[in-house]
Amino acid sequence: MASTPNLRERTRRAVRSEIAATAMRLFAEQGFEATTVDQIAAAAGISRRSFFHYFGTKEDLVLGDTAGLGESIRDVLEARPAEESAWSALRAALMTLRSGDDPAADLAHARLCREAPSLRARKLEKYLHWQELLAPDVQRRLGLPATEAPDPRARAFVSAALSCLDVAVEAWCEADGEGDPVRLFDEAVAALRA
Amino acid sequence: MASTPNLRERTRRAVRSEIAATAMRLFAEQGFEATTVDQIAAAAGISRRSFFHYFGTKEDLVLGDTAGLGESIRDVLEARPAEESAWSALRAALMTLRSGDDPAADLAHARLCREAPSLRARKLEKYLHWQELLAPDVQRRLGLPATEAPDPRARAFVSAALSCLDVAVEAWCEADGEGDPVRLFDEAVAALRA
DNA sequence: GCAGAACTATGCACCGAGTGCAAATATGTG
DNA sequence: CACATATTTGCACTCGGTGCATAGTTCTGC
Repeated sequence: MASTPNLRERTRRAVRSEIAATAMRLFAEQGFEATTVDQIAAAAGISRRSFFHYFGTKEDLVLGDTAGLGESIRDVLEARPAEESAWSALRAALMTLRSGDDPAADLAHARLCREAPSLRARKLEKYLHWQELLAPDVQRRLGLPATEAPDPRARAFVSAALSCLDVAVEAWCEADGEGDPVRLFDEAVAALRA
Repeated sequence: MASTPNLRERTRRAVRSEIAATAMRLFAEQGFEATTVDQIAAAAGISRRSFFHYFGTKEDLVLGDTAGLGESIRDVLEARPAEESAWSALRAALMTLRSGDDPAADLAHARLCREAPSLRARKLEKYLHWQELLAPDVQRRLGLPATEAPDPRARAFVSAALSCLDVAVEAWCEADGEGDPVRLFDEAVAALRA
């Protein structure tokens, strides 16, 4: 009668997302740093130890599945037409990130990353990981020969694009969600290339 | 007989740099993460508590006076001719960072930042701080009107330049100090603007 | 030189994040 | 039902970092 192969996996995901929701509520109330893991665990009705079975770190509550997201961006990037320019293809791939379905949540998210240094740091590390994932395809599009380790120029290219993304999100966040983040991104890119 | 006004300050600086030297030795032997603050304090002949009077965090041992360095870069940037382009002026300002007097130490430094995630994170946060410091002048050079908070485009510009710097240093580090980091930086910038 | 202010060193107790281990419990499969 | 496999939980521990109080040292004005 198992509608999906894994019931275990389903409940696990459900619990995981409920913990995250509880945590986001607490973060909104008291801030990220002022909220302890013990509080979150208590509020979610699990033990402190179990919490760490669901999330490796407190930051993971906010920056969920970064690796998976990075890979899906990479997949979109690699699916773009081979002759498309690096900027254009990368721009299209990064649009994957626009969840769109809940801008209020996105804003809360961005605000958290701004206020808590440890979150900012983790986010930047996440970008670093994406950089490694996306660099090979960009390297090809830049007309650079394929190499074992990504060419520094490709890495710089991706890193700069992620900088533009980050700056756009931050400006959008400072403006309380007013304005178009995509336009901000494009303006930032244009400023670099002028 | 006080050759300089502050004997206190002098000894303080001496102790501070000796702690840092001791720590760098331990880091080289066992790695950053495997070395505890207690070990460093013991090796430096001070108490654990005193250590934290000299360095706020373990990472500060490696990433010394980031704020001061950022301000000196900003000063150089602002001293560049007003009509110089943003890229050129920023490039010149970032050359401040070439300590040059001890490339081996620089390499050890860069290696540490590569291996220890917490150090990488801190370094990126340092860049974030520099971004805020350098953005206003860049904003002017880009022909953008002055604003209260830095324009996102100026921030993206600085952030991209720092990305290039970082990528260049990393490539230089991966090549064991062979090659010219300045050339790598210029190539990275060229790749963005092509 | 001396008295008091200001700084420094240290110990101690504490917090919060994160981990390893082992026992108990729940859940899936034959 | 019985067995294997996850999951939950508690416990003890490490490590980075902070607040506080106390003892000692240096600097300053007289």
